[in-house]
Amino acid sequence: MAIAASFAPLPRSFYARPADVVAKDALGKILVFEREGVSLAGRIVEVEAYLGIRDRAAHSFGGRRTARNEVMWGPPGFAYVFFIYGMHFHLNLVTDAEGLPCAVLLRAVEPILGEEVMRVLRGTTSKSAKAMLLTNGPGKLCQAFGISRAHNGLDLCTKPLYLSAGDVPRHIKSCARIGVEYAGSWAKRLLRFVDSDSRYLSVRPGRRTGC
DNA sequence: TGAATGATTTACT
DNA sequence: GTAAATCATTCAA
Repeated sequence: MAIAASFAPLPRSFYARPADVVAKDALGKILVFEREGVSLAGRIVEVEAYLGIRDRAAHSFGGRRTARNEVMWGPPGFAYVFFIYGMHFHLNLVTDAEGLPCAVLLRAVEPILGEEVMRVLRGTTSKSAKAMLLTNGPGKLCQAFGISRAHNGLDLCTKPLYLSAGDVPRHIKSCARIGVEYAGSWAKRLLRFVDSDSRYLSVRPGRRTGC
């Protein structure tokens, strides 16, 4: 198994590109979170891109700048964490240039390090005891890593939370984003990217996603 | 000051 | 396959 010391944060230049480019490039990268001496890591296998003020599905649509999405307007390479549905957190990577509120939503990872810790943080029930179910969803991923609103605005180019280089997936598929049917034509844009070889995806290939 | 809603997950019929 | 849980944020008044 890989050791934590071999992980190193990606440079800010990785994030300083359009969200759809960063999203596709983020597949196969390693999400690392070092908390209280324990390292958690997972390989990114599913992401979605949100393209700023033109994107009806994005929080920053129409140029709305609020206390919640303030981080999206800042420089790239920072974490945008928000709370939704009264019970879930979502983790995003702020991308592109400062002033352009674009982001990449992390939807699923494959556990690499600290699976036991993730299991505890998730409070596994008998039905979610399988490793596969630990991090295959945006809300689950945050719970498994112990990420909450306290981590909103963290610099992803330094510890404790960052992305590290990883292998490139052999097969990348793009399809429609999840849960944004209200966004009109934007809901049909292929801004969701998955490693189609992974079994850790949040939504299985089917009619709803067009995969 | 109050009401509506959402980048979801889970359990149950 | 359908519905409930649950609350910060946002918008209207």
